[in-house]
Parts: sequence; C-alpha cells; structure tokens
Amino acid sequence: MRYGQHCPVADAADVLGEPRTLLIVRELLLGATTLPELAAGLPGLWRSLLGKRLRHLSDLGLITISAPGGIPVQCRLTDAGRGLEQIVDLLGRWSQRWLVPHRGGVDAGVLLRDIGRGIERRVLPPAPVSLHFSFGETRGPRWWWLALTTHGAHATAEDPRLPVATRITCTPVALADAWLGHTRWLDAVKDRTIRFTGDREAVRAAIGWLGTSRYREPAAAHG
Amino acid sequence: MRYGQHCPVADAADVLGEPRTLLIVRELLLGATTLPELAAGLPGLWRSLLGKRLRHLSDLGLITISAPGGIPVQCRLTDAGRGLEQIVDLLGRWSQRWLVPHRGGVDAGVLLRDIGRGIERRVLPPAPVSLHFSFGETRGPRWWWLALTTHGAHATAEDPRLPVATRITCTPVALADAWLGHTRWLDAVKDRTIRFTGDREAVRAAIGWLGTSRYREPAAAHG
DNA sequence: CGGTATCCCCGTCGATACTG
DNA sequence: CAGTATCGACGGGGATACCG
Repeated sequence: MRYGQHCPVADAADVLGEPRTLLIVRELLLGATTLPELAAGLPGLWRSLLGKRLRHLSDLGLITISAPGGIPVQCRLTDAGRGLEQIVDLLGRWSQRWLVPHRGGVDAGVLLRDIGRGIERRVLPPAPVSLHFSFGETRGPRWWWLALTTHGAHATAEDPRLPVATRITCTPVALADAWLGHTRWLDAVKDRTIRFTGDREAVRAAIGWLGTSRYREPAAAHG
Repeated sequence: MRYGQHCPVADAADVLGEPRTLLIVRELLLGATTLPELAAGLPGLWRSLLGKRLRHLSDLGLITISAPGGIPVQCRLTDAGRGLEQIVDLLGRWSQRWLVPHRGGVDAGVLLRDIGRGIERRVLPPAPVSLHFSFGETRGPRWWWLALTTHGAHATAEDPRLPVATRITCTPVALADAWLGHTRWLDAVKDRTIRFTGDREAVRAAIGWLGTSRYREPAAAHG
C-alpha cells in the first residue's frame, strides 16, 4: 500500500499497518526468536505468511534472520526493531485504557502462555506447584496447567505432574478480563465467573502468582 | 480482521492497522475537523472511504461526529483519540530515524500544506511575503506559493499576490528530504537539487521560515 | 518437523454515479 | 459542493500441497 505521502507517519503505517506485523514485533520484543515460537503466540497466522512477514521485516532492517538454510530460523530484532518497544508498550496501554476489548474466540493456550511470560521469578512459590485450569468453552484442550517452578512459569496442556495448588474453572474470556484488569479478581470470584478451589489463602496466592498484564493501568489507590 | 487474541496490542492493531486510519488520526491531531480538510491531507483517499473510516472511529469512541445532516460534518477527537498523540509522535520519530522513506509520487500540495502547518507564528516575517515554488515533476500544478502573513503560513496553487521573498526550484522529493532532515539544506543548495533565488541572506531566511518537520531528530550539535 | 510455494476465495478499495 | 451508495477489479491471506 502506498499513500503518496512524504510523512514519516505514513511510512510507519505502511510497515506496521500490515495485519499482525505489530503482533509479530511484540512477540519478538518478548523474546521469541524462532518461527515456531512466534507461531505459538500468533494463532491463525500461517507459517507461509509468517515467513513472508519476517522476510519483509528483514528487508526493512527491523530484524536479522539467521543464514538461510539454518533450521530453525533465528530472528532477532535490530536496534531499529527494538526502537518499537516503547511504542508497542504505549499502544498496549492506550488500548487497555480506551478500547472495548474484542472478545471473540480468545485462545486459551496463547492467553496462558502470555500470563506465564509475565510472571516474575521472585513471586514464584519456593516449591514447584501447578495451577490447573478447566475452560468450559474453548477450541483445543479444555484442561491446561501453569507449571510454576524455580525456572519460571510454563503453560502446558499436558499434566506436568506437579502438586496442584489450586484448580481454576472459568472461560478464557473471564480469565483474560481479570488478568487485564477489566474486572476485579474478587468480583469474579464472588459472582463465580471464575471459580477457585481451596481456601482464601490459596486463592489469594494463586491470584498473586498470576499477576497482571504489563499493559494494565497502574491500580488507583487500592480501595 | 480478528486475531483471536486477548492482547490489547492486538485490539489496537485491529483499529489502527486499517490502511490510513493512522493518517486520519494524525490529521485530526493536527487540527483538521471537516471532511474536506481531512481529504486535503490524504491524497487518494476517497470521500466515501473516508466517511466510512470516520464512522468507524466514531463507533470506537475515538472521535465525535457532529449531528448527522450538519454540513460540513465536524469531527473532533475524544480523550481516547487524543491519547494517541504521543504514540503518533513517537511513530513519526521512529520512522524518520530508522525507515528508508518511501518516495513514490510525493504530493507537492500536501507537502507544502504540511510545511506551512509547522511554521510557528513567531518566526514569520513582519511584513507579508510569499515563497514561490517551481516543482519540475509533479502531478497537478507546478507552481505553488507559501504565503507568510501575520495570520500564519498558507500553501496555495494560486498566486497570493504578495512580494516574493525567494523563488525555489526543486522536486517535491528534494524538498521533503531537506525538510525532514534526510539531506541538509546547505548540501541541497550546493549540489543544486534545490535552487533558491537571491543572496545568502534571502536563502538563509527562507530556510529558517520553512523550518523542520516535527518528527525530525533533534540536530546533533550544529557542525 | 521446519519452511516454502501455490491456489482460490473473500474483502477492501478506487472510481463513478447519485442525493440533498 | 458535501456526503453516500454501488460496483468491478485487485490484492492479501487462509488453507493445502509440497520440499529438505
């Protein structure tokens, strides 16, 4: 697409306006490097198209791609690409603040992966445990685990065989809304859109581990 | 388009990824309110499509549109829309810094309009003058004027009948490059890609009036 | 299994005609 | 003249088949 413009914003829109290019950049910023890793965070984006996008980003100088033939392909952001970090961040915050979130077919796996990625080591429990999720309505597996070990958090659809700290039953949308701050955990618990097993302390701990989206508004004075 | 994602960045990309939506927002941020004003800054964007985009932005709560039936339609950014100001600004700077500018068919009228919009009152000359431009290769008029009066700067393809301070001959691309900081004015003068009439002082004054793009890098220590 | 090339369909936009 | 509806052509992308 071309806009017949001199304006830098037009050039930027030209690049980042390609559907999902911004999401690819986001994944790269969060540390994904290989094509399969990227694909894991981009449901519905087919490999063929993903490859095309990556080549485009490479042509533009936003990423480097490891020597052709190397498998799997390694992609890394250049300085130019990393320059988008602040912009993506602001966009996420702006969106969280102002846009009505679109809630069609939230992918449970991608959501949990994202939640896990945001969990900081220092808040993890001393002994490995898992959180078990039952999603009522979702494509793919209904059961998921978030394995919390000293290595970090890892989302999986296969039983990690760790002690289950809490079982959580909800829809992916309800979980996303709470994590993003569109609803409060405690309200969700109260009206049972998210159900936890265990006592107050277990629930409190689980909520603490899950944490909040990086794009979430700084909470107003907790009231 | 829908990305099956919970991520706010995906929602933002969904909205702003629509071709030229970001440019519409930019025009609104810079003060355009009516549909004709917007169209003036968006060459090739047809009114029918522009109207559709504006309705979409209105639905999303980024702008308000004056009561239907009012002519011309008045569009104003809401708080949500104004929240994009910093993002658009950063995007422009990032693009100016890292992207190879696309230079196909730069629209001379849009460029001069943009230049004029960036001229601050306080740098204008005390007595009204005009700068006259001859563009070798461009669609539309080859002659343009930038009228500098105490009211501000105004680009026009019709002789404003003011004293001409300087005549400038160049291509739209050369002018854009100098204004955006991709080339230096003095280099462009030297290699005659931009030709000015008049002595050094006149040239110096004209360059000062034209100023620089708001997305331009802060100049490194003037050397 | 990782990555690429190909096909066909759908959606979107450029252009024009039309209404107040 | 401002704004809207309509239509045809084009391009991008989902899905599949195909290489290493």
